[in-house]
Amino acid sequence: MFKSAKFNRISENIVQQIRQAILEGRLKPGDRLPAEKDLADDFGVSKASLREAFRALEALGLLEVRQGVSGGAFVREVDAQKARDCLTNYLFFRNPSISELSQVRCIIEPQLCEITAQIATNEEVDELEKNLWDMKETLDNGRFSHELEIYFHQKIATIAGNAIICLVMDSVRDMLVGIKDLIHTDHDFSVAVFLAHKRILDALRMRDPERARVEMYRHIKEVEEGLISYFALQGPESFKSFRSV
Amino acid sequence: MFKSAKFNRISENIVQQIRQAILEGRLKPGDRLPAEKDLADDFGVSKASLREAFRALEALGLLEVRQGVSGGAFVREVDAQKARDCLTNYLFFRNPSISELSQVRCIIEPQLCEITAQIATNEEVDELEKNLWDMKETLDNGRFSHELEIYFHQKIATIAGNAIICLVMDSVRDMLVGIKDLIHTDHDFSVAVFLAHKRILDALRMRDPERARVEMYRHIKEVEEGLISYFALQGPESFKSFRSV
DNA sequence: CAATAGCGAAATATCAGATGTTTTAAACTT
DNA sequence: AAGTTTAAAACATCTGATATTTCGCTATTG
Repeated sequence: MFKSAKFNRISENIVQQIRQAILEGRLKPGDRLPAEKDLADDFGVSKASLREAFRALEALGLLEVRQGVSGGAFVREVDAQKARDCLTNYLFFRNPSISELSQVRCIIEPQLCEITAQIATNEEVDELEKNLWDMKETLDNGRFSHELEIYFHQKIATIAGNAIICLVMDSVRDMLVGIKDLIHTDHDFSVAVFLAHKRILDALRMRDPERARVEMYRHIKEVEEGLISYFALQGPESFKSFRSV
Repeated sequence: MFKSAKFNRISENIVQQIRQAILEGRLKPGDRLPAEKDLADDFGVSKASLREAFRALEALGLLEVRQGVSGGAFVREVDAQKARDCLTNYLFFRNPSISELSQVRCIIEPQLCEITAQIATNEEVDELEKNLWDMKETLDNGRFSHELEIYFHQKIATIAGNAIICLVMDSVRDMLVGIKDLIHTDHDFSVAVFLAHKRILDALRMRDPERARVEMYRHIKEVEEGLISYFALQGPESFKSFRSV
C-alpha cells in the first residue's frame, strides 16, 4: 500500500533514479551525464550529495567518472570483474568450507567437461595439451604452478561457452586458491593432479563426453580429499589465517 | 613490478584501506568505526572525501552508516541479497538468451535434484508435495502461479544445501522471470509444467537420484523449448521490452 | 503512577563556495 | 613539422556553517 520510505538519504535517492534510468534503457552504456554542477541543479541538491551518489554508482560498476576537459560521468556496463569481486566479497563472509566449495565444483565442472568434449575444436584441445606439457616441465623441475592448474580448468569452462558459469567458477576458484596458498602440497599430490589432467585431456581428445565427465568428477574429489587431509594434518589453526588472504 | 597507480582518488584509497582491513580481519562485522570527524583526521582528509568512501562501501554492502546519537559507520557482512543484486546487474547487461539461461539450469539443477533425492527428509518431500497440490488447485481454477513454480525449484535447491549454488540459481531465476512476465503461456504449457513437477516429485519420494536427475533435465529442456517457441510466435520485438523489466 | 511530550546532546546529512588538479586541444614557438 | 605552452572545462578536495535524526532523560499531565 505504501512505497518504501527507506531512502531518505539524498544520495541513495539519486542512485535509485539513475539505476532505474539505466535498467529502463533511458540511459545506455557510453552515455554521458550532464556536468556535476548542472546535474546537481537538476536534482535540486548540492554537489556533495550528487558526488556521493556517483561514488556509490561507481562502486556498483554502473558509472565511471573521469576528470579533465572531456571528462564527466559515463554510464558503464557492469563487467564480469565487478560481479566476481562482489561474489568473492560475499563468499568471504560465508567462509565456505573446502567441502562446500568442492561440492560446487562437483555439481558444475563435470557437466562442463562433458559439454567441452562435445564441442571443443582441435585447436582448443591443443591448447589444453600445451598446458599439460608446461605442467609436466615444472613438475620435472620439482615445482608446481597453481596458475597452470587453474588455467586448465578455466580453459575447459571457457570452451563450454557459458559466461555465467565461468563467472561463478572464477569466484569459487578465487576462494580455493586462498585456501591452497596456505597449504604445502607435496610432490605426490602434484603428480596426482598432473595425471588426472592427463586422463581428462585424453577423454577430451577422444571426444568421449561420458569419460570426460567421470574423470573430471574423480579429479575434483581427489583434490578435495587431499586438501582436507592436509588441513587435518596442519591443524585447524591454519583456518584462522585463511580469512586473512 | 609496479603497483597499480589507478587510485589517485582519495575516496577510492580509503575504500581500499577499509576493505583490506575487513578482509584481513582487523575489522569485523558489527565493529563501529570512529566518528566521521575523527576518522577524517586519522586519514588526513576532509569529511566530504571520507563520506564518498562511505557511500561506496555501503554500495558494496560492507558498511552501514546510521544517523543519530548512537549512529556511526558499522562494518557489515555482505548479504546474499547484495551479491544477488550485483549478479543481476551484470546479467542485465549481458542480456543472456533463453538458451544461455536454460543451459545454466541444465548444468546445475539436475545435479541438485540428484543430491536432493539422496538427502531429503520426509518432511521436506511433504512440503514439495503441498506445493504440487497448490499448483494443481490454481490450475483447476484455470490460472497459473509463477511463484509456486519458482518455489518448487528453489526448495529443491535449498534442500541440496549449497548456499553458493542457491545464490546463482536465484539470480538466473530473476532473469527468467523477467522473460516469462512478457510471455503469455497457455494452459497446456502450465499443465506440462505441473506434470513434470509431479514426475520429479515421484522420483524424489522414491529416493531415486538417477530418475530425479533425468526428470529435472527433461523438465528444463521442455520449458526452454516452450519459451523459445512462444518468443518466436510473439516476434522478437518483445525482446526489446525485456530490458525494461 | 504511567504514558507521553519535550529537550538536549551526539552523530550524521546537506549545503555553499573557494581552491586545487587533470585533461584536452588549440595556440604558439622553434 | 614537431614539440611546447597555455587556457579552459570538468572533476577533486577542503572548509565551515547549518539541518536533521536518534535516543536518553526529564518534566508534564491524565
